[in-house]
Amino acid sequence: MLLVEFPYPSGDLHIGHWYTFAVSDILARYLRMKGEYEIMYPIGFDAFGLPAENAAIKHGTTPANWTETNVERMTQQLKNMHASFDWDRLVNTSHPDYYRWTQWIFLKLFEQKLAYRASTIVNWCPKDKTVLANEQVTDGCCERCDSPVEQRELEQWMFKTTAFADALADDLEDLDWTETIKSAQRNWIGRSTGALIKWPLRVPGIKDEENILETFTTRADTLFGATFLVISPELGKKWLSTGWDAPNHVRAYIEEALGKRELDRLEGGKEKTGVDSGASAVHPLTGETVPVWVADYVLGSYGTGAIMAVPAHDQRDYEFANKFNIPVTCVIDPPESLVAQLGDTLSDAQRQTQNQRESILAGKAVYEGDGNLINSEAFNGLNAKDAVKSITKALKEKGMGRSETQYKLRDWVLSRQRYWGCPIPMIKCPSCGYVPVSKDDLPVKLPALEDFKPANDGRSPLAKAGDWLKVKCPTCGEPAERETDTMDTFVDSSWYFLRYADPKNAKKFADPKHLKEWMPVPLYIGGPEHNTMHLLYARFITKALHAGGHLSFNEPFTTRRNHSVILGADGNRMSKSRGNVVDPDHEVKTYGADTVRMYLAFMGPYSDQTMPWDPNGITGVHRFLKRVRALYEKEPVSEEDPDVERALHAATKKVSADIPELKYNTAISELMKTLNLIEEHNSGLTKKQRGRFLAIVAPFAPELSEELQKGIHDESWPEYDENILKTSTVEIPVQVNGILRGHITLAPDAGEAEAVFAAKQDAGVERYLAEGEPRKVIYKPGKLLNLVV
RNA sequence: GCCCGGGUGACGAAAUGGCAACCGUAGAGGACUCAAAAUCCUCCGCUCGCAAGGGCUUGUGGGUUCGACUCCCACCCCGGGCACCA
Repeated sequence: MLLVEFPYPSGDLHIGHWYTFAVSDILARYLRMKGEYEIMYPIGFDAFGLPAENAAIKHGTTPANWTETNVERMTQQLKNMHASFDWDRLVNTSHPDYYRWTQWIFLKLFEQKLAYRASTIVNWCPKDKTVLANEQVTDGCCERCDSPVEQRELEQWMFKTTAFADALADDLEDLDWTETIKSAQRNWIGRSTGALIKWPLRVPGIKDEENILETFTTRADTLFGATFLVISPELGKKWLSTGWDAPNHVRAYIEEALGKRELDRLEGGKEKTGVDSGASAVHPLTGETVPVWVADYVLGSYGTGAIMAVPAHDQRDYEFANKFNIPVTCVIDPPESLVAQLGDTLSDAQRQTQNQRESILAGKAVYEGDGNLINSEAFNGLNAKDAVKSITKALKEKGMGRSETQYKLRDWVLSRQRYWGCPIPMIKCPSCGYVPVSKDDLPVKLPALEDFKPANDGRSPLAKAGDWLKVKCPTCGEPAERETDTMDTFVDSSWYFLRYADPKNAKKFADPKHLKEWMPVPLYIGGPEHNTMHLLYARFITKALHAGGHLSFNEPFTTRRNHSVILGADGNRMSKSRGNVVDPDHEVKTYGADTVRMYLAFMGPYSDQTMPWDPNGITGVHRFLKRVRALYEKEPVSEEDPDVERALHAATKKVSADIPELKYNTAISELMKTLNLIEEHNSGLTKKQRGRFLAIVAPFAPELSEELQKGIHDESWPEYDENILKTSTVEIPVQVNGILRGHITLAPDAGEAEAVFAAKQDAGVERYLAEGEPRKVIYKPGKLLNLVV
């Protein structure tokens, strides 16, 4: 199976669609001609989603109509680009046949306690009037509309992605994905190992007994340098709700900090703010009293929402301590390598290093590196790495701490307060709470609505669907209401590839027999924008279904390649506002579909690049295809030219090797080189040679090749013969001391003596050998000769 | 700040330890044409030279090697991801 990311039916194909679908079609056609195994090249539409609603409002139609029209239009466009998709496997996420299984998966995850409802602080987009997942927020703004998001405390449906945090990180190891994607996912999961440390608290208004504050740290070795603690405003609010009698200015600070949007909190960035809370804590090992501060540089959503601050060994704590005159205690002695080792011959740089070390020891500079412990009682002299273990162990023995792992990954908030999505199959009963819809009652169909606009009250438009809304509770039979939120469209797209294996099955999302046949996906091609969204979600859903016993594999995509990104001619990302968008229809009208596809493939490597569109460059490919036609229209000859024959075998070999590696650019270069050679020889091609040449051109230019030779795509891929590639003599470079001085021509398997003799005959080389015999001879038969004198 | 990727002609690029710049674009000159387009031929990394030929060149500096765009170390720059994540 060759999988490419299915499109959102936005209406028009842009050049990016061409790049994804037409260029990967080269591989599909090659594999089919090769015929080693059956190949599936499926397509579908990611047809639910918010843009359809906005467009429908604008065009005075319904999201369903708008989407269906676009699906038809895009289907025609995809067919026009000669992409050889398996249309009978077409999948559309907005069809009930499909989304009943999206709902079924939701219910399975609910059974597994991987789908749950909870109240948390979520991202709210004020423009789109819906919550967003963490992955859909970039730099504090909505991924889709770029409005700054707000933080709201709301009850939402969530998927427990964190249940697989370790698996999602660890299983990356065995995947054939590029390092860029793996690294992006690792960063996103953000696993760090450290220690949880307990601090007995004294908080005015709250009883001391059992009042313990926990902090997470990766630097337990610096525990003796913890001169204060900091809690997040979020934790401060929680304390207030449990009776903390805090001074008014502290309450005010907490209020203000919590009122800020994430974006503004980030902008405040550099300059630290905070207040002394008036509370204090007891150091778990020294028994000393340390003050507790409240500051918004500590996040409520990570770790325990509180930290131990070690200003001597953490930049942020140092800035804070410096601003508020909190003592700084150095507990890591910077190692000797930081200090001059030459005694009285100190250079300026070394003197500076010496001073730097003195500053660190005096608590006048931050040092985040390695070293041995000082000012740490029994742990003095230990190396920092060992001290992490020793101190964690000591804490554990005292019952004051333990090892702990933390993640940046948050659970996936999947409910959306929008209309055009898959309904969440749950029922809210006043007495039974949330009850799942029976699987026999799936699908819960999305009702047609007159007014599907998002509401301002944070409720989904489905709350207005009167009859649809009212149901009986499946448990007690009393009147109840359906869940009115719909699912994030990323839920729809996180399992669509499974459906391709068995797209029409009405009894299962896919039969295990077919899943076994096609899954996991051996090659998945798509865009880099999905590194931490779709790819992470699809992995989660696969792992969840695997854990539930519904799949035999736990990773969906064995190999993943991100296709390159085509930039506008000005080198910027294409956008309507920049006016640098390339219109594929216009290019097709001028040059034809084959030229557009082949030029895209020729521009550069297919993976992990950004390349500007060169409006002139396309003529090169256009000329090539015209010459192919001219060649084919010439009368075939009866006699094979041996040089041409060799070139055809060489090209077949090169193209066969390059296509599976997605190196279309070098494959096309080889085809051009071959045609140049054929024309130079002017000896013509035999009928058979012509067919073989056209066959290796066919995946790149399906329209032309079919026109020149009907049924060419059903032909089998030409073989090549290594024996024909061999030549009786080769020209190899001769180097003297590694510098190119001439060339010699000899048999590919000629011996060293013969090669040296030939080199001496060559006048260009001879004069460098005036001194006599070379001191050393490096000879790689058929490759090069290097004489060292 | 941390992590990942990258830096080669005017441009897209090729070469992953063995002739740097294949293939294509742009450019220059020429043929055909009343002219343009299309097509064809020649030149085309920089530099010295009439030429033969020489010198230099893969971000910078060092190293390993007979030989480095390719491997190692340090630094600079560009793109991307994460980001007061403790």
